[in-house]
Amino acid sequence: MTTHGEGSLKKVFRDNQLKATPQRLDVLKLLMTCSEHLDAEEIYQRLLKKKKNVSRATIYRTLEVLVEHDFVRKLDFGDGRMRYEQNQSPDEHHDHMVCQVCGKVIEFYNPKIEDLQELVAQKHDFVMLSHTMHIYGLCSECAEGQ
Amino acid sequence: MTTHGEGSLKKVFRDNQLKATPQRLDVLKLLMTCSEHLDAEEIYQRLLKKKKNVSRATIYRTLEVLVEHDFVRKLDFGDGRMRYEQNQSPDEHHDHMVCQVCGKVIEFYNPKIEDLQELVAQKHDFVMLSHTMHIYGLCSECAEGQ
DNA sequence: CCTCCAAATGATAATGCGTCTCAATTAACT
DNA sequence: AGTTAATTGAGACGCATTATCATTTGGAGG
Repeated sequence: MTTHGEGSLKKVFRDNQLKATPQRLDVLKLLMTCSEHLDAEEIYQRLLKKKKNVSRATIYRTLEVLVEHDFVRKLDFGDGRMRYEQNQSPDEHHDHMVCQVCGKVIEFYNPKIEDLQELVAQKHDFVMLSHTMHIYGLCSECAEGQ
Repeated sequence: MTTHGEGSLKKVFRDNQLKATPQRLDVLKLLMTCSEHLDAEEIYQRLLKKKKNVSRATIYRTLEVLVEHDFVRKLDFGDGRMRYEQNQSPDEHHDHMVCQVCGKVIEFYNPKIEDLQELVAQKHDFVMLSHTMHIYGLCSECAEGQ
């Protein structure tokens, strides 16, 4: 998933019995070449700018499909809309720190926390399928301005 | 906050320059005597059963006020509506495990995770104001049935 | 107790994200 | 190329939450 032309993007869909439509390719390509955490509306707007007219309904449907097949991760930062990021492989799982002033998102990875989460789940006989950790507060810049 | 009659509940509001209305007292009392994670509609329905007619709008407004003043914690389990629980003191902070089959919520507390979160924040010069950790998966009962 | 008024309430309209519907289109297999 | 089930677009719809605004009320000051 590090380097892909048009061909390998199509493969993503075809390997999952999904038609490789131009709309789906547009959404996937955008997410694959973007490090931000976009919401559906932002995806719609960015595609519009590139003269790629994909309806909002199709964007939502495509995102659903990509999330189902683990190409994309759906994130909820508690501000009333979902955000999406490309999904790394499981061993690259990371969590998020969200600045409540400027909205900046910092990604971090802490193996010890990951291990502890697994341990806690086991202790309760809980089968962990996914987990999220969000730290809310002020980023260094916004804290300084204060 | 362990033992309170009508009087001390009123104090909660008055200490914060808020009128101690019967509607607010009804909502607060319900949350204080409930260990579940209720959403706004459930709060509305439970009060109705007790012949306490509080409008949905007032419930939302009261919850907002209680969250602002740290009497109540607002939780987002990703199912499209917010849930509310009484807020313990910070040293009793706990996290949640949510069963995606039956919806059961298991609370847990892990001091090591708490410490690591604080460390991670410091490493990024981030001022942590709050944090949430959710583990999603199957509870022991639902995993067994599968 | 009585008056007063900012604060709070209730009813309902409005918002906003996301999903559903359905007729028209199209990817991709034969 | 022909066929067909999958996909799309446009807009209606659903649902949780917020906003509006006329009416009511808590509680401070007399």
